[in-house]
Amino acid sequence: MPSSSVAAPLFSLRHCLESGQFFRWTEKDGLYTMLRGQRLVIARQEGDTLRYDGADLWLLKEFLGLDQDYATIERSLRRDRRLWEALDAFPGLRILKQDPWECTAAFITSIASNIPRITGNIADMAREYGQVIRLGSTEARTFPRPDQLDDEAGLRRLKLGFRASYLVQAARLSRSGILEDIAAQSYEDAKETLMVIPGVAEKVADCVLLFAYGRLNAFPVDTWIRKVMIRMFFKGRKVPDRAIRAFASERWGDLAGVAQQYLYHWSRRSGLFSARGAASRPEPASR
DNA sequence: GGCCAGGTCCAAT
DNA sequence: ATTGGACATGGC
Repeated sequence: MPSSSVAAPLFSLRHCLESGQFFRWTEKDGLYTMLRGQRLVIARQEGDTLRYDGADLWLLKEFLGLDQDYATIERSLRRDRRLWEALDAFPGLRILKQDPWECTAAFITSIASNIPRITGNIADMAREYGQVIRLGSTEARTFPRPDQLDDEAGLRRLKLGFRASYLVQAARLSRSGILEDIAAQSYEDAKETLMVIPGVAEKVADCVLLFAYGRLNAFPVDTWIRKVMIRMFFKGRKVPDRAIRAFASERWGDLAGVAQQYLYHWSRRSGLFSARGAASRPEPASR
């Protein structure tokens, strides 16, 4: 049982992890094991308190968004009635703050893929190139640092497909320091910087800015968000992604990315799209 | 078995 | 400035 604890009001570890923003976790009997950067963290949520081990309090709070004022954030989003259903479906959903390099690599890996496969691809890379890390009796491997991921042939053997060359080029640019400039840049400049990386265009850049750099205004438009936004706000008419981003920015401003995460998770879970949607199937027992 | 997946890139309009 | 196809692989 984890030994430290912290108050976590308006927070749901489960919703945060199940909403497809982070791929380095497992769950067993309510105990979550997470790999963030070079750290292995375990946690269990009991109501409004979180019991944890493997990180200091400051790091844990930053990682899980516990240092953000989500009471205010959610009150602000709640002014939009069109968001109520999604907001009510997943109370305590927050944006995590991931390691920038890992997050960049993860969302390059995510291109034209799906969450089970992405999770497996990343686990494979960690097993093949990462370092062993232990916490108590738990052992895992960290995600490879950029210098450990310079192996396109190896990545193709791990079935990363066309993403392999993107990953090695991203690793090279990361080693040259490209990710270190971003924190100090404006959203627009940061996005432009990220898009220098092959395999990083608008969508992946917005994911990295939202999930690693705390830019809560970033609004990644993937196939799910495209569908739900077109249905909810564009009368079902096809529109360019650019128009969707502009609409989101106009409507939700600095919190567009948080709205995005609710809509993403809700649209996938509600079974809004396709009879094969998640809601029409029994919930998987675990992952 | 075919369609689609948390897209991106490049070439041809 | 927009649009179509290629890219690897596998989940469903």
